[in-house]
Amino acid sequence: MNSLEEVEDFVRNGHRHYLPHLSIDPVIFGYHDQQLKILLLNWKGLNGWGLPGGFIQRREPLSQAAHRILQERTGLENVFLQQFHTFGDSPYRLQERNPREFFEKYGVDMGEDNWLFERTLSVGYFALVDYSKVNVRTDFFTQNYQWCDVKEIPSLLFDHNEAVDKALATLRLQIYHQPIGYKLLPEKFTLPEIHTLYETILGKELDPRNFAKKLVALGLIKKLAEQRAIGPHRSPYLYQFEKETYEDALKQGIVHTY
Amino acid sequence: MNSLEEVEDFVRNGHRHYLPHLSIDPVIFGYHDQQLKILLLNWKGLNGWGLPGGFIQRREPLSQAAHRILQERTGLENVFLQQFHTFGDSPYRLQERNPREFFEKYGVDMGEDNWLFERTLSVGYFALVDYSKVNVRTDFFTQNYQWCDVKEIPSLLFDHNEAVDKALATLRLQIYHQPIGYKLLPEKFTLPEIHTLYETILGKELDPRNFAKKLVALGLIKKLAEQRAIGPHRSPYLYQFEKETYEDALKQGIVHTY
DNA sequence: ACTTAATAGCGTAAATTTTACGGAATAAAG
DNA sequence: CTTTATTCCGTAAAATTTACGCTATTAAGT
Repeated sequence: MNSLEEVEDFVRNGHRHYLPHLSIDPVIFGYHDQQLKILLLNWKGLNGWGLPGGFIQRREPLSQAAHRILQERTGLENVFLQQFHTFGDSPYRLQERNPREFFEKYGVDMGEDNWLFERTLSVGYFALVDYSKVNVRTDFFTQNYQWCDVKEIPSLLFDHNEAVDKALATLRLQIYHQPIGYKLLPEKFTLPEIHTLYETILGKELDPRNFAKKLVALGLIKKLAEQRAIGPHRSPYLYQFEKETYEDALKQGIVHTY
Repeated sequence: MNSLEEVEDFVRNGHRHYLPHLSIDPVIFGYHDQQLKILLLNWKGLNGWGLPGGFIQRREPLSQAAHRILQERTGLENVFLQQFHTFGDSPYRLQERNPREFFEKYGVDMGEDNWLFERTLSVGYFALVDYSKVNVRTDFFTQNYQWCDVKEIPSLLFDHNEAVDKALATLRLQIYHQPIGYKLLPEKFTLPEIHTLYETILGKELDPRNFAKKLVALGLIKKLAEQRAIGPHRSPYLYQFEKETYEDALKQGIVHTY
């Protein structure tokens, strides 16, 4: 949504194309520089940082809407995306932050009972993406973005902080049941990388020796011949997931501690 | 909703009181006779078995709506209720089963574009209740009910079978993180009772000796002096949850196998 | 009153997993 | 060629899980 015509049509007629009272605001996780990060957008009209988001078309299946929104924002297709909670306990989400002034500045009149003022529940999805493949696309409403370390999330719009917290908690709970490492890491990665990732998600230290030993013993990852040269010390070997063993293991749930 | 006036008002004006396109259909679990059961209602107008359900009032927080609906259907308050998924991938839920005939029989005209025909997403909650305390309340739309063993669920309305399956899967995943036994069992219970409950939920056999040993060793349950006389054999002792230890353990997640 | 059938539930030991760390190997900077 | 930083192999003790033998208790049947 970039031209003023599109925006005006969205404000005036959006309620005919989209389901009212509902939005999808995905928490997009990426991993870079040994940090777990989420994608935040700066919403101009609302004047603050928040999750990327979008509405559900009237005849569009819910999960398809989530994929479309993600595609529109990041260019990614076939992404791992999982619904984790529907937020509807803060009943008056948009009324707190009246964007009327913003639209008027551009000559768009919202009218009295514009659909964008109504109560909105948000279906929360989280996405696990390969950080290096994301191409954030901004639009009329969102001209800045940042990848923000989950340890330093600022105060966000609406109930988005609650959504981020819940997404993280879900990630933690499902770490042994979903392909979390597989989706967040690039194809080839080092032991320290996967080790730090799991420590970050679980929020606790894991003995690096035992951690690596377990992953290899279970046949979840395999060592490659290549090494990666980084820094003034021994070069780490590269590893790769054993896709089949890994997926089988997740079905059972990896009960062990890694 | 029992009188014809109420029903007529609901059909005609419900869209003013409730959020359109959304419903809540709780999966209510109870445990009786060594069987895990869910509550099903026979929906007259739709002519089939389905979950109890209801709509969200326009200014009502989502979780409060879930509790209200549960209260209206079963008389229970302060019930353990957990959201587990929002269903919106079958876009045309009600259009498959047109209840127009049913209402016309009672002289209620639905009109052409009645709100009840529109696409409806369903926010799925599951409840864990003490079977013995439930008082099912039927109404104009629902005159029969049954507690149905989860192993024998018939074909249900809309996507309710999917909802039941997903609720069960969630129960299984969360068995070591939520007070599942605590909420489903009566205050005092026997070892065989809790043992069968866990076997049913997990869908696999657990060695009864090790199972009991573990629960007692972790301090989750304690043996009472009383026994219960049942059947032509040794009477089992009664046990009770150690509420505090139990809740602490759940926060960590009981990693062990029981 | 004694036998039998049907469960309840204690106890022990072997197998497996987890935890804790010592220390060698490697790479680049000075 | 020494120092510093980091990778990651290996071993052993501790803890947990698994497997299963065996006794205890109750009521029904004879």
